[in-house]
Amino acid sequence: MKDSPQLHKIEAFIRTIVQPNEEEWEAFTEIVRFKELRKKDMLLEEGKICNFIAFLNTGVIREYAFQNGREATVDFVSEGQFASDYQSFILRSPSKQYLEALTDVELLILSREGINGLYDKYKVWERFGRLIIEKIFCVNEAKRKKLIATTHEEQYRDFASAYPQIVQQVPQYYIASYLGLTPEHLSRIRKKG
Amino acid sequence: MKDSPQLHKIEAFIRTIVQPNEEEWEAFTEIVRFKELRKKDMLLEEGKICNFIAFLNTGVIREYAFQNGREATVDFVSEGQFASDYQSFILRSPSKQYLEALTDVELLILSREGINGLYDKYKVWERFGRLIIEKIFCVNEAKRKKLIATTHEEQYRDFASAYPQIVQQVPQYYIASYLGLTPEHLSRIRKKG
DNA sequence: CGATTTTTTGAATCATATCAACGTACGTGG
DNA sequence: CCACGTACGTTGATATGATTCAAAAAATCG
Repeated sequence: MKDSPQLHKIEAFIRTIVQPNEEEWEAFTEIVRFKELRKKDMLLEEGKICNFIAFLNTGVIREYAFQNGREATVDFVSEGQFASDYQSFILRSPSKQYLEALTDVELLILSREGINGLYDKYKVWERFGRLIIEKIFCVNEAKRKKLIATTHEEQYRDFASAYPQIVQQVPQYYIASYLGLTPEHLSRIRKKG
Repeated sequence: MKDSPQLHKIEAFIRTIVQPNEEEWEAFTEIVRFKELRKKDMLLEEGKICNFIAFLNTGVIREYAFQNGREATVDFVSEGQFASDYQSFILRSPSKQYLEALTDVELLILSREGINGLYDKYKVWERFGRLIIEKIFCVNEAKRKKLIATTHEEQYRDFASAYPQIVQQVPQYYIASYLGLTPEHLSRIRKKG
């Protein structure tokens, strides 16, 4: 899908991290597949092995899992971010979670074989692979430390200021579920501040 | 420090992930520095940039940070694991946390320049860099999801069964701080089960 | 507009934190 | 080797804050 306008966002993003030459870029475009989801469509379900990493052009995806029969939202992915179950993808193990479209979504699918092919053939893509996972890891680590070190109230305020689009686009009870509190309590927190 | 017995553990670990040839392995041994810490020594302090990744041969290290004047333990690192502030290391930004030896510790220091030199020169080390951060990321992601989806009690039991050596070696109030509850409450949880 | 979903409110209940006191283990100096 | 002091863990009583359940109000969708 070389030259497709659907690649604009991801190309701009990639070029902030590495500088592939023309051949290398073309090789990348060949492994990409465009896909659309309607609100409530599932991108991944529990038990399946996640064989892709998806880049969101538009929309919001929710990651959630069941623990003792209870559903917990573990992440939101929005425009310009990657959606995957990395644990399942990296370890080739059955996923323990779901990826669900909360809005209509446009995304790019990078398959595992495609990605591994690039890693083997091109030093620049292997490096990109390392740098991007390092970045994602940093974001994740920051999130984890906040969970440990701050109160629910602080977490909500941080989340709302870091991801205002998500707060607008998704029902509050999903955000409550993500923060580990009841919708009622979140409502009360919001009223205060 | 080629052929030093202090490299045995890390060599065994690395060879489960990639298979460097002799030249590649020697290049690695040249960037490693051995270091010892006494109990209560600091490996990293807030405000400094973390320019290393350390591999623990023995002992336990605690990562902690201050949030609104309160100290929170954000992680423990024990034998056979890597200790660093990856956020500071990767982004070259001042660290917001401390790394403290909870016991006497023996470790190997990999400097940023050493590591980057290996990445540039050897495809096998660039790949190792990607694979190891992928692994660490998976562990981290699993921890983060547990924080969101499970109760403190479950978290304690999971932690205690995953890291029994740590539970034995460190004071309980650090574990309470890591789990986000009071030492008194942890004591009561332990009595129950 | 009517139907459904989402958010808010209130009251009762439950869980955890806090504070204070006590018990125990450990190591150090006498 | 003992005694004392310090650090750590436990226990109990009370206070705080979050959850739960039920219901009403508000927002959204067809």
